[in-house]
Amino acid sequence: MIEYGSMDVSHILDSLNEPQRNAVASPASNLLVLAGAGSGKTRVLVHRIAWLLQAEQASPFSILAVTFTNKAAREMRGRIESLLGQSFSGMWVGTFHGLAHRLLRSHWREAGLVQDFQILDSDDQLRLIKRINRSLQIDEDKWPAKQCQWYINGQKDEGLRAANIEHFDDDYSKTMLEIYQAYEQACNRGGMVDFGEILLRAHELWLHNPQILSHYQKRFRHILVDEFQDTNAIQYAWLRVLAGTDNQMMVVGDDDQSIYGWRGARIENIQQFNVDFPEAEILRLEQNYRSTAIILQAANKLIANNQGRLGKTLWTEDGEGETISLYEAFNEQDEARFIVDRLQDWFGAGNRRSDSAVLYRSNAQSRELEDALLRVDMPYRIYGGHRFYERLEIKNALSYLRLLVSRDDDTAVERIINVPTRGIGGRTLELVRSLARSENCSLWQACVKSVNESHLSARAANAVLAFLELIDELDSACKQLQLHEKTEHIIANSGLLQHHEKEGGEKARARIENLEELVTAASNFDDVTIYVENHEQAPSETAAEFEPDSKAFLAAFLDQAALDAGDTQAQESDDAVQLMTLHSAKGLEFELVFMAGMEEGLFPHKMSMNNISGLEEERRLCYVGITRAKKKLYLSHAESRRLHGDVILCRPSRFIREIPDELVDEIRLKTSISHIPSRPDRNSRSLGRRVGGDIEIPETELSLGQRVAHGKFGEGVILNYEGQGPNARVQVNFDAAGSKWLVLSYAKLEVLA
DNA sequence: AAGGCAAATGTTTTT
DNA sequence: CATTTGCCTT
Repeated sequence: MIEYGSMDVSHILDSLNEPQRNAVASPASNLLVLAGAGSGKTRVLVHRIAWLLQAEQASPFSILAVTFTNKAAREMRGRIESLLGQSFSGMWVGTFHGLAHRLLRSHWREAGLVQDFQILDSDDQLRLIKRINRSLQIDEDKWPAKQCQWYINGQKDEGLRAANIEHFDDDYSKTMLEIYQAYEQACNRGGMVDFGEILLRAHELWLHNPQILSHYQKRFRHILVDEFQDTNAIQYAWLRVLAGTDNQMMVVGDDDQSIYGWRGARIENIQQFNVDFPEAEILRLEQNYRSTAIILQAANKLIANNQGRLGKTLWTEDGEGETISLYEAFNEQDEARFIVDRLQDWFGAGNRRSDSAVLYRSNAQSRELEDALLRVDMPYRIYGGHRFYERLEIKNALSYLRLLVSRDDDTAVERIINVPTRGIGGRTLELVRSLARSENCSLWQACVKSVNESHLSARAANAVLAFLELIDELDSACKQLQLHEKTEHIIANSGLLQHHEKEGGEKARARIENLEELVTAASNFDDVTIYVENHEQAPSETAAEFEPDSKAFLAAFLDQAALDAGDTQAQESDDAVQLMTLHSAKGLEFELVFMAGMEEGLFPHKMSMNNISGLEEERRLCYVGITRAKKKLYLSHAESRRLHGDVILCRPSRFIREIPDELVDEIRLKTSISHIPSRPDRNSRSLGRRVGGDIEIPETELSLGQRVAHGKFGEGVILNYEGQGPNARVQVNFDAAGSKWLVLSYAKLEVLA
């Protein structure tokens, strides 16, 4: 029995290894834990919190733990509670956005918000930007709304408001800034906050309100952060301020698994932590409990190619395990067929399909795999695509509910004013919009005005009136109803259900099912504690109002729908093969893992392979993929692949070469297919080039798949040709410049080794 | 207001 | 190639 003081803490420390135990029971105020893949990262966090609560007798109210997803937050709270056998409602465990949102709801006034501010998800945000761009008369082709959204979110991730951005004189900067400004104004006018805004406001709340900051600084003595390598600038700044000089901070992360640089994550925050907390204790967790020695060795060797790592080498007490298998497929169909064959063998040997996963770089690759799986009737679960609360029909239903909370919710009005269609066309809507603009009022008010003051044709006025009356009717009918009854009533009486019913077809059936699922979700929404804790300042006052039939309850449901978009699939299907991108595989593990499409241009992706930081992030992604595998790893690549319609030749990914040969076995099919050009053998792969056997271009020294250099376009691969000799035209896919047709006699191509 | 057709577009994703 | 989008017709 391990005692701490007079407390028996063996249940917290017993199951841990030495470094894990050091982290969990560390007396240091600040801790940086560099935790390799599969080294028990979450476990250390969970046990550390348990340690604080029990051994150090910390109050649950003094603990704030941050994760990246709601799922991770739920899991963490659950694990702490099951470890200690009780629940701790005073503890804050959540995502950055969840926690920041909670602060803003409590301190809306100090944060400069209206009390019933609405959350914009990225879809709402994009629609708003489109509307703004239209009113600013911005050329949609030149400045796509998507790009503007990217810009705005990028600035917010860096903690920058429009007013803070120094303006440059080029077209791009000027236009983006103009849009950003207009967007900020629109959000403020409408009482809307997007995801980035939640973080930004929460940070400003600290800066502008010393008394509030000091309250939370005194409260949260223990701050714990998971996936620290994925924090962006504003998130770290927020943490930094909260930590102040006195609070204890434990951050856990793995610089080698940072794969979200493209959306603002900063690995440098790890170094910054060392600067900000120079006395912090640094611990490494390198013992891996997941994979075989061979898999770990492959991962270690691969990631060693990255510069500037903090340095970590995974090891295991387990055996070597099976070698990694490499398959060179003829094309993507062959690849899919190969994978499915192996999956069938695996399942036939008595294994569970759900212990296997196929990982790929981009979602488009799933199609071929799905086809192949469908053909042999093997169940699969595919991650990706629209999450539950992001689906069209769900968002529409939620918009009706939002109007019950506030009629002035323009986002909701825009969405459903004519869904289902009720004769309010583009022209009418435009009139209402401009009225709203000139009167500086909400769309709802503009609708009322336009009807009362007969700005509209009789027909249009009728349609608008019908909309206004419908919402009012729904509202009064819902007044006394419970949340799930409200939801049900809205779906049935808004016309949405009939709308989808008469639509017909497979898609519509799924939509109706989703709407039914929404009612279930509403009746499951009973997490009252979350809301009540939001209002710790005045619990007696608000708790009473917070009944399942209250407006506040509905608003809380809508908030959670916005902040936690739910799962991709309604229910976990039973034993099924898991298909997902490498990004979504982070944090998961499988006995058997396939990494498909290991080809230059696809993985590393061509958009990321031009600069070192992009390439290194791709390599980390590969590292993440490899370390998902517990027992057996297959890598595959195709010689040719159909991409955007035409067939391109592919070279094996450099990442394959970066794994030592002795860890890899190349699989060859027993029955070789005669019309396939002979494959380069293993030697050629090691040399990193394709040789022999390929189709030669007549009367030239070139052949398909050959690597060449061009004076202007740089290096590339020959994809196709027409004609022969000096007059031949060749299609070259340049690494940087893309695919071009060139006449040989003019192009002066240099043949590369 | 709905359906049809041409044009555009095609990394990764959470909140 | 396949899917989504926006524009144009009815």
